[in-house]
Amino acid sequence: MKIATWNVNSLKVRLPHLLDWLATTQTDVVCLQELKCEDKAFPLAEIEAAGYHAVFNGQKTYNGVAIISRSEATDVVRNIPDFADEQRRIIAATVDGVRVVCGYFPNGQAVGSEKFAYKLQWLEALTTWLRSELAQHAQLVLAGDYNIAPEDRDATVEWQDEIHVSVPEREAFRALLALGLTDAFRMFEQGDKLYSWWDYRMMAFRRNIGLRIDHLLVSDALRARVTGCLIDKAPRKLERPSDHAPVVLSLAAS
DNA sequence: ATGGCAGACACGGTCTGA
Repeated sequence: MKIATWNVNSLKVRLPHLLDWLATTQTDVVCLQELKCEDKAFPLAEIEAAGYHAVFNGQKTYNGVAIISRSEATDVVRNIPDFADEQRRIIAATVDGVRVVCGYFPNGQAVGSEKFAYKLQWLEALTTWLRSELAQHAQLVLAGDYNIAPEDRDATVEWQDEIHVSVPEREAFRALLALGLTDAFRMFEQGDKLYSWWDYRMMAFRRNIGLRIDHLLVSDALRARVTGCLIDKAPRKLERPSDHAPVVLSLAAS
C-alpha cells in the first residue's frame, strides 16, 4: 500500500499531472494540498473515472485539501475540531484501517508577523487534537505540507533563521513527534540535499535550492508497517509543474 | 540576495505563497 502527500498548487491546473502520476505509480492514497478551488468546482468525475474516491475540504483561491483513495474513505473530519478557522487546511478520514490526516499547514509569511502567530496557534491546536485522534486510531499518518523544514539538513543554507526553519516552528514539529509520531522519511538512509519544494524563481530546481517541508509522520503501530519513503522528483520536471514534489510512503500489508 | 515565478481573480494590478 502506498500513501502519498502532494501540494499541487491548484488542482485545476495540475489535474493532468495528478491523473498521469496516479496511473504511473499506482498510489493507493494521495493527500492533496492547495487545491485553490471550491467544493462545487472539485473535479470529482475525472478522479472517479480514474478509479479513485475523493473527499475534500475546498476553498476559493487559497488553501483547500483532499484525500484521494482507491478504497472509500470513512469517518471524515473537516478542519480541526474546536478551533475556529476560516481557512480550509485539514481533512481526515479512515482508509483501509489507517487514519489519514491531511494538512496544509500555514505558511507564516515572516517570523514575528501576525501570520506567524497564526501558524503557531494552528500547530498547537493540531497537536492537541491529534493526541485524541491517536488515542482512537492506533494506525495513523499525518501527511501534508507542513511548511517546516525540521532540521538544518532539510534546508539549503540560504534559508537559515528564516520562516520554515525558525526555532519556534521546529519546536512545534518536535511537539508533534513527542505525541509518538515518526518522520517516515528519516527511517531510511537518504541521500544529501533532498528537498520536496523548490522556488519557481532563480532556477532553484535545476540548482537544487530547496526545502524539505512535505512530510509523512506515522504512529508507532503504522511505523511497524513502513517499508519505504521517498520523494518523487519526476512531476517537478514536467511542463508547468507544482513547486512541490510528491512524497510517497510504502507500507507492508496489515 | 527576497528581486526576478506562478496561480487566482479578473482582465491590470494585487495578494499570497515558500
